[in-house]
Amino acid sequence: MTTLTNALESRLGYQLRRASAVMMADLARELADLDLRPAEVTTLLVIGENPDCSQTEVGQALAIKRANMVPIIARLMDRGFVARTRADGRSHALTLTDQGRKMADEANQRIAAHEARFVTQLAAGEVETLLRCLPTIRGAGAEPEG
Amino acid sequence: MTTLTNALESRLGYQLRRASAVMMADLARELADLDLRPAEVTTLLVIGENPDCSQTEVGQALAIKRANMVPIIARLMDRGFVARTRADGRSHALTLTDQGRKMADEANQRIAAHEARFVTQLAAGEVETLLRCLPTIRGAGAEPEG
DNA sequence: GTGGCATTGCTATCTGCGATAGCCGTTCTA
DNA sequence: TAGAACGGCTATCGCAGATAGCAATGCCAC
Repeated sequence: MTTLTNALESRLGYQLRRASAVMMADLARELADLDLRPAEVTTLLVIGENPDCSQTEVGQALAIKRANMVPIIARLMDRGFVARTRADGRSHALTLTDQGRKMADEANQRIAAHEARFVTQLAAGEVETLLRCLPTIRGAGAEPEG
Repeated sequence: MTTLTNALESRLGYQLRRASAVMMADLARELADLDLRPAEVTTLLVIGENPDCSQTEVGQALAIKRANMVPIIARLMDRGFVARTRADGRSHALTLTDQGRKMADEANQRIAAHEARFVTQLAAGEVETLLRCLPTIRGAGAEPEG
C-alpha cells in the first residue's frame, strides 16, 4: 500500500471538512445510546436556553431551514422532550418538558466529554484562535439574501 | 424577530461544522458550472497527483470508503476525465486523460479563488494555526480499526 | 500445488443533513 | 381592506457517508 500525496492537505476548506467529519462522527457515537442525532441535540439545547421561542427562530440560530425543522421538532415532541403551545395563529412557543430538560442536561455532559477529547489535544491559545477564526469563516460566506 | 442565545457557539465541534458547511457551499457554487461535486474534484486532483494509483488508495487518502468511490470514478470515467487500465486482476491503475488534466487545472484555479475568499479574512498566523490544528483534530478521532 | 485468507471492486440499501418549490392560514401594513 | 410577509407544513430531491455481502483475484503457509 503506497501512501499517496495530496496537495489538498494544505487547503483550509478541505481540512475543515475532514476535521468536522471526525468530530461529527465522534459526537454521533457519544449520543448514539440516547438515540439523539446531532441536529436534534442542538435543537434541544437551543430550546432549553430560549423558552417560548418559535421553530423558525431556532432554525435561524442553527442555520436549519424552516422545512427541515419540522421533522426534528416532530420527533422531539413524539419523545416527550419538547412541548409547544400556540403563540399566535401561525407560530408555536416551544419549551422543554421535564423529561426534555433531563435529556438536555445529559446531552450537555456528553458534549462536554466529547469536546474534551479534542480540545485537550490543543494548546489553550490554539483553541482560542479556532473559536475566533471559525465564526469569521462563517461570516465570509455568501449571505443568504432575503 | 428575537435573536436567541446559543451556548453552542463556544463549542469547537459546532463551530467546525458551521464553518465547514459555509465553505462547502461556497466551493459547490464555485464548481457548479463545471458540473463537478466536491467529492469528485478531490478525487480528480488526487489521481492527477498520483498516476496509476488504485481506487482504494484514493479512497484512503480522502477518507472515502471503497463502496462510495465506485460511482465517483464511474462518473469521472463517463465524462472522459479518468482512464484506467488493469493493474492486476483486482485493481485498476487510474490516470487522468488530457481532458481530465485540463479539468483538474481549471478546478485548481477555482479552488484557489474559493480559498482566497476566506483566507484573506484571517491573519497569516491564524491560517497557519488552523492548518496545524485541524489535522490534530482529525487525528484525535477514533481510528478506524482494521 | 493447494487451501485458506486478505484484497479489490462492486451492488444494494440505508441514514443524516440540507435544499427547493409550493400550499395554507394568519398577521402585518400601506 | 388588499397585498405582502410570515410561520408551519408537505413533498421531493441531492450529496456524502455507512453497512452488508458477493465474486474474482492474489498471496502465503503448509
